[in-house]
Amino acid sequence: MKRHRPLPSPAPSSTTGTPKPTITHYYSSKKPKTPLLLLPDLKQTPKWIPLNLPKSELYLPLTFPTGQTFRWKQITPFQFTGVIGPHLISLKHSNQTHVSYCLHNNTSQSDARSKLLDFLNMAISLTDLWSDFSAADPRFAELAGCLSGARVLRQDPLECLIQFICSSNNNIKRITQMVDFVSSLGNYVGEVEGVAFYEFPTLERLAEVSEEEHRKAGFGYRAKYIRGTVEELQSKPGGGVEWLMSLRKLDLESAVEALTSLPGVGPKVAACIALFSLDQHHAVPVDTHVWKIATRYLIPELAGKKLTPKLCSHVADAFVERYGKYAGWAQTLLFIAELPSQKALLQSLNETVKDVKPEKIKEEEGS
DNA sequence: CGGTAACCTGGGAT
DNA sequence: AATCCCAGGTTAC
Repeated sequence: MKRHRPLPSPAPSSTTGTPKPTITHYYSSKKPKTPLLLLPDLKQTPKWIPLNLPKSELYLPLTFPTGQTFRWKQITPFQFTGVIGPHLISLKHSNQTHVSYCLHNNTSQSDARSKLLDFLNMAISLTDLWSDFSAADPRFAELAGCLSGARVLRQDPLECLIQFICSSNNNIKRITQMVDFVSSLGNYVGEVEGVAFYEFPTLERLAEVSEEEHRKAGFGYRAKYIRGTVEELQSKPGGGVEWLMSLRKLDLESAVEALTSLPGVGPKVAACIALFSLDQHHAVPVDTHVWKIATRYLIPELAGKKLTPKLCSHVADAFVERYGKYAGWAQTLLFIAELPSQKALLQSLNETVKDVKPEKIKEEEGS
């Protein structure tokens, strides 16, 4: 049996002060506490403002830590903090139900609120969508009952692009490190519970970072992708940011074609950017998880095959055929249900009900 | 055009 | 201990 995890004391970091341990899920209060006696009420007690949303419209733990963004930090199980434009914002569930937000820095309240609602894609009713998906697919209905409130965000295209270039053939932990590095190039906007937050850097700022610096920061071969993409964007006549934003007005195929012209952006990454930032609601990012889902339920005849770029579009088509023009939103839930963390939960939920109806459990044997 | 081998890096399995 | 394999893929032969 393996040795237990070392005690919570900091690892014997060798020489110079290595960066602090990688961020995991929670930021427990190991940080130097502010001296209690010295803080009167003057310290900004955050003002929580209700959003009046049921958790069926927005459930934070199924929206933020699920791979759409690596910029938001989980402060407690039910509070997430991140930056939208210049605004440092926290979101939390009170009573584990309704959602409230607070603004930590001294920016315009009204602008923060409107940008937040936009970021949360609140113009779209998740419950309406899911009722359609459930009608089209009883299996979706079953999952939806357990995992409600998994919403697709509407992120800034540049932020989204850079994040997903980092994500390719990579794991969550390192993606987060890399995104943290890029973020730290932007303007500092404040800290919450010991975690520093930054605006996302501008294209100009990104252009100041060499491939070599990114390599040293641990980007591996993605360093040249970042560099190349930033340069490519800067060469766009009307400006790179404007060019990216203009993709929101194109159809999905054209948007994907434009995106994949950038180095480090293939079909999967392009679909992520399209869905998570460009209003392409039927974009379906096909990765290994989605491939498994698809070959199990949607196109079983392809089970066992290896996932090739060609098959990616086939899978995406199958999703659209089944779920319609918001197929990307359906995919999001199905994807989340595949995550190990959620699977464990679903499993335990299932077992309490299992005894009642054995049904047929044969099907997959395989190999 | 479709199929394959490198590609940075770190952790876990063999 | 040395390798292999894999992780929300893309690129170049």
